[in-house]
Amino acid sequence: MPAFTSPESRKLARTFYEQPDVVEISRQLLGKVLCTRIDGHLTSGVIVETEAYSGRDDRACHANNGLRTPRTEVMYGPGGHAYVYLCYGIHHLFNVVTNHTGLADAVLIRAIEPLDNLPEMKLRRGQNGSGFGLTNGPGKLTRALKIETADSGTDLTGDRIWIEERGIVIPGREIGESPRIGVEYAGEHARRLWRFFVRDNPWVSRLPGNAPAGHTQNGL
DNA sequence: ATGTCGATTTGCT
DNA sequence: GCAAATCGACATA
Repeated sequence: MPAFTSPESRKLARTFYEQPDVVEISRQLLGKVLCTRIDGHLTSGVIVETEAYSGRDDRACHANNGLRTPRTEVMYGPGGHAYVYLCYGIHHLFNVVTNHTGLADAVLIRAIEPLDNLPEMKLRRGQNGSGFGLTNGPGKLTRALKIETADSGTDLTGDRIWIEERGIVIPGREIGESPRIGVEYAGEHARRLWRFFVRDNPWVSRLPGNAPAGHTQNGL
């Protein structure tokens, strides 16, 4: 029987998310497909950029050293759930909760390459959603997929937000590493190479060298 | 109660 | 290149 024939068989299972090494999961998520079915629209994209955050010994993580708030509570639950939080009061950032209950790890999805239902994603992004700007950033992709803070806690083995294996393989040599973006306040922890991206993929949010993906990028 | 800051994006000078 | 937008969390009172 061929693999990946039905949506259910392609969907990542709880065991994937319960793996103990959040950095390794961040690498493995490259090439997987993030999907939502919201308001009757299926939209999706290939994950091309991720960042690892650990609840222990990581000052960049919202749940560092056991910090519990209403916002971070979901990270202490079982892996395979969404952690969505509001950044700068405006942007909804989507994370995948990993590890077992009590261990608050998460992977931030920073960029996707659009796959299913480009028209609907463009509609949701409006005038600013042209070219690679459609989904080349953590706040942009959530808007294209219509993921919001109200979705925090959503079970990723359900049928609203999930991640699929569609057989896309990213060879190790094509995976780039860098420090995480925008966490300079975390001191030495900010220097860890916990950001992973597909090399030479134009949908990645920032080019090597930390230059913001910008106005010169045209696509589609 | 008030002030500061952020895992960002957008628009304007 | 710079600043505004705007809310949750934290520090201070």
